[in-house]
Amino acid sequence: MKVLRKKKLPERTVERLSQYRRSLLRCWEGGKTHIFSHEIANLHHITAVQVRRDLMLIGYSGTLRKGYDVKELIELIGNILDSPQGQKVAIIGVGNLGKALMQYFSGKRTKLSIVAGFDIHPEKVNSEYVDIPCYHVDQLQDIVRKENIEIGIITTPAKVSDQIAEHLVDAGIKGILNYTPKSLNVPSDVYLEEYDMITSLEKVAFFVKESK
Amino acid sequence: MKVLRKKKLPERTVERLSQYRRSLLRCWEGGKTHIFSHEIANLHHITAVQVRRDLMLIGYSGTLRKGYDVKELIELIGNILDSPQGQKVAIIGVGNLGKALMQYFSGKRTKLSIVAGFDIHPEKVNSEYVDIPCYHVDQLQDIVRKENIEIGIITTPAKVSDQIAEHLVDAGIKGILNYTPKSLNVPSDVYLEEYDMITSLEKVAFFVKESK
DNA sequence: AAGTGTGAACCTCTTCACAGCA
DNA sequence: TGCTGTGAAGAGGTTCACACTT
Repeated sequence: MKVLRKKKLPERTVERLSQYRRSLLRCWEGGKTHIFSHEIANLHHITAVQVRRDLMLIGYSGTLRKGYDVKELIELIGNILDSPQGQKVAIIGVGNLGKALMQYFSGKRTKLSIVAGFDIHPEKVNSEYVDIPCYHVDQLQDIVRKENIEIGIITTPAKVSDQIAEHLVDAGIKGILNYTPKSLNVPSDVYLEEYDMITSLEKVAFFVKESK
Repeated sequence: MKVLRKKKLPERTVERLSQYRRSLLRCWEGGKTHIFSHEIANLHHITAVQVRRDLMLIGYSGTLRKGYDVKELIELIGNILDSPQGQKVAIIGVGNLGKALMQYFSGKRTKLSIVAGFDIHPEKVNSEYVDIPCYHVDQLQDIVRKENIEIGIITTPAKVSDQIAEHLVDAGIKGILNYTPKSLNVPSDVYLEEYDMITSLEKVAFFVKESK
């Protein structure tokens, strides 16, 4: 059970590890100590080979008899995904989507914590939501720098996303998760992940239409 | 400018077409009538080749001199993505995330309309949000059938997502967009798209950590 | 018999390289 | 010259097929 990070992990494997961990935690809480690759596969509707391949990439071996040790695996995935000293996250835009994210996260991970929200609406500024303080966007750079926030989630209206991203980058942000439908332009040393809900829905609609 | 659908479009191309359309609409509103592949590319931070490849797949040709005709292209993408008679969508779970989706969509597409929300909380049932009525989940199957709703978006807590999906499938839903972190099991004739916000954030965190 | 681990084939998507055109 | 259209190569990710273990 060593972490042998010779080569960087495929993006997809990282995504699945995050998901494996959560279902493994549920299993562990349910009293399960060992699990087979096909059981993990069933929980995620993928193939057992895929699971084994992912575990191979992180250098974990199961026992033939009982499969994989749930606890060990949870810990190993933690060693890989988590930053030991923790990482701080800010959400810019405390509307419905921003709140949804705050809620999903409240009290979950310890290594990854949402420490601040930012908005411009007076009734939100200086309030709290699920114990996360909300500041005015004017304070964005200050607080990102002071608190050493590494990751910014943008859930503002699209019009201002460019501006926000610029401020984040200037303040030294390391990664951005953009939920705005407008694609952002950031320096290549800032990791950027974008997701567009409208596109997802249009995609489902298209394939539904096609299958008829 | 014919739609020659000989082979099915790649998933990624469909996603990008949805995005191209929206930026093209913005261009059109800004008075732009023609556009080059590299201009579209810049708007989405992809390569011009990628754009041309996508347009090639939908059988659209630009003119050498002026590039692509914005209006024609918007219409062609509409012919491909939209169902002429429209498609109805329901959102199950009118919490923060459900509301965010309702808001994003309100008054946008005409061919794709969110016609109902469902929840169990008494204060939400029989209310409205951005003009979309909210019903009790007990009425889910009835309304999906009566209104001929094709697509369901699940934004409930994970515990009940399986149950909801089952109801949707029984009521004849054609596509599901699942925002619950737990992967769903649906018959293969129901198109399923899943997105997990926590995974996205953990992925950003991982690659931020790795890049250090 | 029923698991794991993995080379090789395969599939999907992106990029290269270049021909062709105004 | 600066664009479009596209065959071919490349990169990334998944699945097949099978050797190995208990």
